[in-house]
Amino acid sequence: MAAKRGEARSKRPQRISVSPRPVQEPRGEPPLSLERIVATAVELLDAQGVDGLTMRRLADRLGSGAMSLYWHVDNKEKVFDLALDSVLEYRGSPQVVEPQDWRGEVVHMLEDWRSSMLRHPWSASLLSRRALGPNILGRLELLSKTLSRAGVADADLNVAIWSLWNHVMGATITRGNFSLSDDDRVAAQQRLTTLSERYPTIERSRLLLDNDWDGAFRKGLDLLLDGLFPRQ
Amino acid sequence: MAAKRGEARSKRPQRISVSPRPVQEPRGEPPLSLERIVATAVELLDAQGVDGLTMRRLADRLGSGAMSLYWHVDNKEKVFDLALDSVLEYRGSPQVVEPQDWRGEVVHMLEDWRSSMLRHPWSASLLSRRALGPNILGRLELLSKTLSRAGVADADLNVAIWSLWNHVMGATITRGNFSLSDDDRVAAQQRLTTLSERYPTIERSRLLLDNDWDGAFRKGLDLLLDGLFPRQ
DNA sequence: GATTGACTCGTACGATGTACGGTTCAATCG
DNA sequence: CGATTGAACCGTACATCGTACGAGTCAATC
Repeated sequence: MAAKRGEARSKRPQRISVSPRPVQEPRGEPPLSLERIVATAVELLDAQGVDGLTMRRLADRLGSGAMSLYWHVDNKEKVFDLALDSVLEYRGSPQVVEPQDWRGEVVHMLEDWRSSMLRHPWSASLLSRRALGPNILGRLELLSKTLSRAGVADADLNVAIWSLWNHVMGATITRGNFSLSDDDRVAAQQRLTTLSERYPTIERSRLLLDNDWDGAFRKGLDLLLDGLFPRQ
Repeated sequence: MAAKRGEARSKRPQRISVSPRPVQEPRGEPPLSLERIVATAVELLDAQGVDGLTMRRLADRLGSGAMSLYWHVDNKEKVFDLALDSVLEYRGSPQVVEPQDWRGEVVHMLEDWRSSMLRHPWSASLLSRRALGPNILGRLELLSKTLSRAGVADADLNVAIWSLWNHVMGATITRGNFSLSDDDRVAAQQRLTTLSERYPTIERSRLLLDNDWDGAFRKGLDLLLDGLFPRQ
């Protein structure tokens, strides 16, 4: 397991940026940079979704030619990786939390993780296909460390982490996948009534119409954490 | 929430298949049919992955022209939907299980679900992006019914189902995403050692190298089920 | 014999990722 | 100072993709 693909270095050596005068800019566009490319890619993904991100469109937004991007980035997949990881940065929990409150720390980080992904609906399904970037690894490291300090035995640590990971990923992917637009909502409604004879139980429980995603996430999370620490 | 996209009818009206003589076949290929198209799409996906499925390649394998597919199928997305759902069929648990063994039933279905997806590594990440087909809905219905009969209150039912769903989806996506080829494994190894200073805890627990996916899945599942039924 | 409709396919179009070979300009060096 | 270098950028070109369109081919029917 672990991340895919090697670490083929991009052609761009190091970001030095000493020259105050950019090379060429017909209208006051700032020069290209990895940071600008990634930030704009996130904008584009937010606006148009995964299929909406094309190298040409990205370049247009940046006021540059399509091929200029390839100076800064190896290929389109790298753009995805960078955009994804940039969205998953974690600044840590506020200092309000006491150092002993491991449970608050875990819950805070996981809910922040989830809400970060929900703010960028393309991110969850991307994360399931791409390599693990530094920010995700950082979150896993923090999670690991916190649980370990809280007393989870090393033998149980991986199971605990993966179960929590699964919960976050599954919940976010599902949530992001369903109920995107109002049109979908209408279509779902009439489709459900059409199928109500074939799936009576999930119709009755209104499984697909239940809107309390946040509550379900939190309850499931508590369920897992309770299971990890029977006495608390 | 619920499935996306309307139900635009394909041009093909009903499968009648009375003519014993096919229209045209230079070499003994059987005639096109939705079933053959879907089965071949699954083969192609298994062999080449999601990006490996193109309409032209699919047609080649079927010994037909690319555009002939569009008589049977609206567009490529439908091919994905059909291939995905065909892989998720559930024939039910063997009758060995006693009717009262709800827990065995649930575990059996979920493990079958997971192993079906692992047999077709493209399926998990696809399921997270596509609509819910009849076979997935059937599984959810079965799950819902079983849990309800086992005594889960209606108020807790959706949380229970989504938590189990998250577990299956998260675990399968993660598993399918990591450690695909031996090359990746090697790359992961050296990458991990490179990063061992930055992520000491997950390095120590060998989180990304732990290979006991089946055990982790089963343990996490037990954890959830125990949480659902404190006394058992 | 004419008509219909199920089914197939070749051609064509617009879009995509990106290889390749320029061009431009700032910094460096003789 | 002029020549050289290398970072940054971009236009063109190509292979490949999904699929619109219209024309073909048969079997069954009228």
